[in-house]
Amino acid sequence: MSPSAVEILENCPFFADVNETAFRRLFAIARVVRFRSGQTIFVQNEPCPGMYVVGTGLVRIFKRTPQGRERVLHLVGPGETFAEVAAIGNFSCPACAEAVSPTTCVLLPLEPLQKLIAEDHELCRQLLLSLCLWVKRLVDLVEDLTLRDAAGRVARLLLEKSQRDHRKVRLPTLKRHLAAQLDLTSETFSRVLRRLELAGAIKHLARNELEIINKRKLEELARLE
Amino acid sequence: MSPSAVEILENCPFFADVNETAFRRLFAIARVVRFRSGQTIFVQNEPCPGMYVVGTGLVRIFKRTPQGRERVLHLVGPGETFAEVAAIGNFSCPACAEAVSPTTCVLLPLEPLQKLIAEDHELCRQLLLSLCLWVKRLVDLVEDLTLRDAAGRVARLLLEKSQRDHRKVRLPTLKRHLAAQLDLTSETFSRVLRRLELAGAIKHLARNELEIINKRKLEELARLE
DNA sequence: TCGAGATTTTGACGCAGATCAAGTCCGGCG
DNA sequence: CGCCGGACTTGATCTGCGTCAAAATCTCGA
Repeated sequence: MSPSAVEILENCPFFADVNETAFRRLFAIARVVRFRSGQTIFVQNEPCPGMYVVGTGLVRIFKRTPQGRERVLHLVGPGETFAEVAAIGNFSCPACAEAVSPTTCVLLPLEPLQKLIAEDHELCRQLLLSLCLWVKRLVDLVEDLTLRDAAGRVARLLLEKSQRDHRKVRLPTLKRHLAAQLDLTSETFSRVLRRLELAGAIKHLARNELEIINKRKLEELARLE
Repeated sequence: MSPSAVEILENCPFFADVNETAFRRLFAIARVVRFRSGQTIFVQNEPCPGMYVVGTGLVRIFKRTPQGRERVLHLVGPGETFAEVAAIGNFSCPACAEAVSPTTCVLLPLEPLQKLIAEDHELCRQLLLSLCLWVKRLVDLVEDLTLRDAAGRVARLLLEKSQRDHRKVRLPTLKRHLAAQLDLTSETFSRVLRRLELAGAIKHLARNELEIINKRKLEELARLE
């Protein structure tokens, strides 16, 4: 049973603080859209249909080269948003989006959304704040990609994914895609995990699940050399 | 003779569209600050003093590791801004800033700026739009760093810097810093330039000036492999 | 104009991680 | 239940770029 537009919007921290009126107006323009696992949501350079809010499932945002190499910029889960930048700035999709699992989103179409932003100061402020977070995240990504080595990047990923429950980590998607997010090949990703296991830092539990044995050691590796 | 606060703010495309009142209020909180060549403006992790608008000169925004490696995120010239993200999002400086040449800026201090944003819808929208550009630029940077090789990155830099006048390119700062921006060492940067020259794509004119002979070839190299 | 210090260039060499090539594991479907 | 195809692992080899070292060149102040 997939959630309604209201539920999705309410679950988005991003709109948590907008006032009643603004929320109703948002709701009025919202459309629920669904995607099968693996389905393409949009591809880079095509006009952006609007801003998406994820209700359930997982979406992968990535760049693709003519030759087929891919770089994952972001994995977007429930309560998070994507394509805000293109929607607000009114440029075409800078990247591709694809559902990693069966996914339900709210789509806030371009024109009415821009109109809303032009009219509602509160909404505008919210968006401004969350864009700041986006920028911060991207700066961290650049830092990660250029200042850390492979082991450091993997360690950082594991620590980030484990923040919820203490020790167990569920890898949310294919290792191949996680590797692409870290600018690694899946071979290297695999080898690094193996090394971490031999070093006693982690332990494989199941297919996409592992346990952090020695958090200290991971933090050491992630500590910018 | 360095420019006044009004001149600096007027020259910033970013505030070009804000209305008279908002502009006056901005001006009211603006402080002119000056930096010597090489002077540190702020360092990462310290509280952010506010948002800066460059009037004259050039500022280098970069991350530094404990071990002293540096990654240049951005070079900020006249009419451009920096630290907007930290100022608006109210977090500490995510990176270091340093004047590359003698520089005059306007500083819009944190609290009054935030107050202004909370009160002025138009200003808020402007900031939102320019943050979108920031995000776009960062996404391009990530793409550049991970999808292109050294020659491709250098080619892209040259093409970008040459957009004004057709063929001649002036390198705005030390090659060392440009190299750091591309995640290269200065040695590699130098070698790539040499190769491009041997291949007849460019020609050295003077210290920090070169000419693009074969634009086609550069575009080929930058064409994402 | 000269000279010290910084920047850049050039060369030799090493290594992290990519690429290529077999496997191995697993999940789904006939 | 057994087969098939995609995901993952593992090993061998290759290579782009970093590191170290030294020479060449520039800049700027005395």
